[in-house]
Order: sequence, then structure tokens, then C-alpha cells
Amino acid sequence: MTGERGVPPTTVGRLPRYLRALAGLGAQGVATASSRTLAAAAGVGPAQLRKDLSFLGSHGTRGVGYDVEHLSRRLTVALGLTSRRRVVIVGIGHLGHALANYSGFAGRDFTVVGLVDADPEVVGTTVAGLEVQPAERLARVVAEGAATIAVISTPADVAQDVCDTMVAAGVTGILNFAPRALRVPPAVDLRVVDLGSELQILAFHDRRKTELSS
Amino acid sequence: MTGERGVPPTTVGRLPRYLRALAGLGAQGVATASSRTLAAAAGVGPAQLRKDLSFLGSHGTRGVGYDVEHLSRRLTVALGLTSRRRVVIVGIGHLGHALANYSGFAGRDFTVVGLVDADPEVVGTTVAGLEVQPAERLARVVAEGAATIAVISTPADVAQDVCDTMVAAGVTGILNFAPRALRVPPAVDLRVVDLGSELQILAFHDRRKTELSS
DNA sequence: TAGATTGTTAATCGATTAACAATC
DNA sequence: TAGATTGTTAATCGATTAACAATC
Repeated sequence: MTGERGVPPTTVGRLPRYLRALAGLGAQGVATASSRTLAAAAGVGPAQLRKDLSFLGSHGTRGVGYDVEHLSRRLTVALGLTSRRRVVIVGIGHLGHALANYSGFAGRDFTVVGLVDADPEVVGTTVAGLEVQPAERLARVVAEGAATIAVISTPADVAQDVCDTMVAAGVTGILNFAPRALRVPPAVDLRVVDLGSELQILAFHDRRKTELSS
Repeated sequence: MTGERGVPPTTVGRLPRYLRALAGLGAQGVATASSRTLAAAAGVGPAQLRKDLSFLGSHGTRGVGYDVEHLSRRLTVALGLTSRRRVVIVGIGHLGHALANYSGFAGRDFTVVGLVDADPEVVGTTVAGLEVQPAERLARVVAEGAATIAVISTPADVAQDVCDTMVAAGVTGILNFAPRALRVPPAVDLRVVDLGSELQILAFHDRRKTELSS
């Protein structure tokens, strides 16, 4: 049993930012950083940073700060980035294409092991060095690639079917870009990126700025 | 002064989902929906749905439910989707390209009025029916297009500069895809989509499932 | 009227922030 | 030792959920 039992979801959501901030400081040659410095780089408050890190155990030195190198390693372990995660991307339209080529996806920590699409025009083409597989082979691609993470960038109407198939095939984490609420078993982790909603939320605030003529 | 003063941010974040759920029900021919039905379609609890909607005023009928048509209109107004918002996209790489073609962006509610990139190879090409403009023209593209919303899909190192330029040119809402924390004035609304972080968060949970060998 | 369902209040829960004792 | 800064506790704040009176 390690120290990070019961890390709150909001804290988990900030850990990647801390890791990135540390990488930035490290690249600048900074060896030790206070919570104040590190928090500023990550765009949060120092109290929040210390509280978040405390869930992973005690990794700073009082009166001194945090060792950039040591804390980076600690966060890398906490985030499960010590071994590469295998990812399948389903739906190779404009967005899926972009994701397959995205450096954050195909980088050090993740390996794209399969691309799947339903369109015969797309199947068989090579995207980001991989041949796009047909929809019928979805379960096999997941199982044979031993993928644990799936990215869904299909049209909304097939997203739930695709999701069900992949969960049955062994995926435990899903990143959904399709504008549709998906149902997954409790053991499967679901994250949603809803681009349309993001714009609409901006529109909400925009409206309140421009229509001050009340 | 309308009814939606002080709508909590978490509620605002769910309004687009409600609007989409209503559209789905409407397409099925459903004229009236209870909070239970609508909440199920949106993937939230009925209590939360009613509480969220109550911030916009009283729009249901006790003992009956919500009129799908009427509530849709109400949400459309609340979200500021009665007039089209003008959007500029900066950084026309794989992702920017996908976003320019994304139906949720170029659809009924939003108009892409400008595409900007720094790469001479990309400048001058036509993407989604628009000619990509050079970086030097960024401020002019924003001002002349009267854009209020900006999408940043540039590399991280130029994101803050791009952001500053656009804020100065009149943008009031920013959707940032660059993996970098941006600073904006309080009056500017900033939303962040961090694709790399999303995968790392999935990896965090994935690790805890696969490494139960403690 | 009786049954159903909203809108709202109160209770619970979790997250953030502030303050400070521990300690380098 | 004196100054600095963590790790943690307590206080604040906000969001969710449950319960129910209002009312169609």
C-alpha cells in the first residue's frame, strides 16, 4: 500500500499540471523550488499545491522547498507513467487524425497501438504510421494490442456501441470526444472532452458582457 | 436584469448538456419531459437538474414536467446562442485544422471568422473555406472580424503572446488547447482543454487498477 | 379530488483557503 | 540561532443531494 490512497479527484486533475510545471523549471536549471514558485508556474495557489502534494506523502523539505528532480519522479510514479499505456483511437475523422498525431498522445508515456474507423474510404489508409482498421475488428485491435485506454472520436450515434465493445474487450479508461453522455461500468474511468459545450460556455459569459443593456 | 444572475459555474457547465438532451428528446417527438427523464438523458440526477434549472427561473409545471420546446428556447437564450458568436482559431496544425472543420464550431451558433498561423507553408492555404492568415495580421483579423471568442491551438511557447495580442484586440473568451497555463485579465473568460493531462489522469486510475500487487 | 412533479429549503458532502506549529 | 518553508489542522466556502411543501 502506497501513500496515495484516496487522492481526491480534483487533486488528481492537477497533478499533470504540476508535473509539467516541474519540467519547465527543470529545463531552466532550477534544482529546488518553493511551493510559491512551483504554484505560480502551475497557475494555482501555494496552499493548494502543498495540500495536493501532501496526499502523495511528504516530499518537500521544510525551510527549503521541493527538489525538482525528486518531485518529478514522484509525480511520474503517482501518475502511472513509469510504463507506457497503450491507447486505441476510434473514429479517424479530422479530430481522430489530429489526436493520432498529437505529441502528448504518441509521446513518451503513451503508445497508440490501434486506429479504427467505420468508413471504407478511411480503412486501410496510414495515419501517424499506423494502418486504420475496420470497425469489425475493434474488439480484436483492443485485445491484441492489450490497450487499456481508448479515445472515442466517432459520431455521437455510434459512440455508446463502440464504448461497450471496448469495455468488453478490456479497456479500463475512456476519453470521450463524442457529444453524447456515455454509460460505463463503475470500474471504468470515463473522461469527457466536449468541444461544443466549451464554446457554448464561453458564449454564456460572452453574452453577459455584450448584453449589459438591461 | 434577467433571472440568471449568479448562476454557479458548475451549473453553467451543465447547461449545454441539458440543451443537447432536450434536442434529442425533441427529435424523438417528446413534447413534455419530467426532471427524471431529462436528467437521465443528460446523465445527471433529477435533483441536480431541477436545482440547475431553478437558477434560470421557473420553467416547468408542477405535476407535469418541462415543455421540451419552451425549455430549449429558454436555455438557448441563457447560453447566448440567439446571435452567432464570432470565433478566431490560431494555430492551424492538425488540431486547429480539425477544430476549423468541427461541426460544433462552424455550426449554427458559431461562425469562424478567421484562421491564423505562423508557418509560411500553412499561410495562404484554404482550410474549411477560409484562407489562413499570417501571424502578423492576428490583431487585425480579430478586430476586423469582430471576434469575441478565440481558440488557441498553437505550440505552448507562443500561446501567451497570442493570447495577449487577442485580448488587446477585443476577445473576451478564450479556449486554450496549448499545454501552458495562460494569464488573462479577470474580465476575460478562459477555458482549458488539456489533452495530454486527460490521458495522464486516465493513466493514474489505470495504474491503480493494474498494479494491485501491493 | 388524488396523483404527480416542480421549485426550494435544509442537510450533507467535498474542496479550497488560511493559519500555524513543526522543522529544516 | 534566526529565517524560511513545509505539512497539517481548522475555518470557510461552494456544490450536491435529499426531502418536502407548493401546486398543477
